[in-house]
Amino acid sequence: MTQDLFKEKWAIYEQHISQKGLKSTRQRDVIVEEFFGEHEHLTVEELWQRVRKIDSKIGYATVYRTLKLLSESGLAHKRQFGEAQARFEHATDHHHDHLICMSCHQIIEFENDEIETLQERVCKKHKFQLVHHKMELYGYCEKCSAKKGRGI
Amino acid sequence: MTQDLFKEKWAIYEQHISQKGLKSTRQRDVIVEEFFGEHEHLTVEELWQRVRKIDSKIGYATVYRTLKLLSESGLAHKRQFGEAQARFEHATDHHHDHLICMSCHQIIEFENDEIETLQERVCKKHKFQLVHHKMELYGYCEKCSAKKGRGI
DNA sequence: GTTGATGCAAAGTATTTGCAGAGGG
DNA sequence: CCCTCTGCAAATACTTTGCATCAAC
Repeated sequence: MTQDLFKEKWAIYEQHISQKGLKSTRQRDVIVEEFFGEHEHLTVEELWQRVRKIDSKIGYATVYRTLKLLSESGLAHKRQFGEAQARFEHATDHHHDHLICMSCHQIIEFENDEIETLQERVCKKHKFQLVHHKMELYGYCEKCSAKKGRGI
Repeated sequence: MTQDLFKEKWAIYEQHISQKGLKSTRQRDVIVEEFFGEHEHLTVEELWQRVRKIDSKIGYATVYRTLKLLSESGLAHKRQFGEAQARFEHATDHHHDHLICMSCHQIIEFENDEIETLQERVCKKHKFQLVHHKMELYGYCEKCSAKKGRGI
């Protein structure tokens, strides 16, 4: 993520904090910075492992609470990709869907307007009022396909 | 479901049972019959409530174990529709996706080949080997839309 | 100094499992 | 009879919450 985008997100986060009369704390700053700094889809566990390296005293519950806060301020989205644990992704201004590698758990984001149009058509046909949707394609990414092909 | 389809599914279930050297029991028969008999997407809790009315001694764990059995024999599919509890649907010979009413939890199944084709194209573009996918459209069904419109 | 935040441990959910006794084949 | 199944309760996995203490503002 660019420095500008980082600052913009940080500003939204601080605005949300002050708007709600909440406090900025050392722990929150570490967690939010680490979350923004990575362009990945982290689980709570993974994020906790990372922040612990910066401040080993940060508790599991604080990571949960901070991610909830980020979700509420619209900066993070909770996702369930068929695993037991939820993953959190950075909010983006554009809607996107996901390719999920069943081997290395890499997540690739993609957009496809044609599919979106067809989805709307399906809803119309069923007189269904669409609010949001979820499309997840599960399989093997290029790297993992190759590994499997070589019998690894 | 038609009587023929019911018998066909029952036959697959019995075949799976005997193939694996498993036993047919009173409890399993009640659970499987109740599951096949409803064309819904039930949670374990909901199915348990139904079978309890037939045999109040049937335990929660047995329902879980029987649904696992049905999943293994390919007669049921476990689904997570954004709720905490999983729902189980009848296996069908055709792939389909879902419209999920956020108000009444009704689930409408639909098929759309055009979308499937586009999905494959997305995967090709990312050199991704597709295994399966999940597309869920969340919103309000015709009935619930109308209710909301009238302010109910 | 208030009031919200933290860390811990305990509680909460959904699901799975160990085990002793029951019951199919 | 043997071996699987059942019901119960305990265990598990992830997440949330209560509470005493701590730290922002």
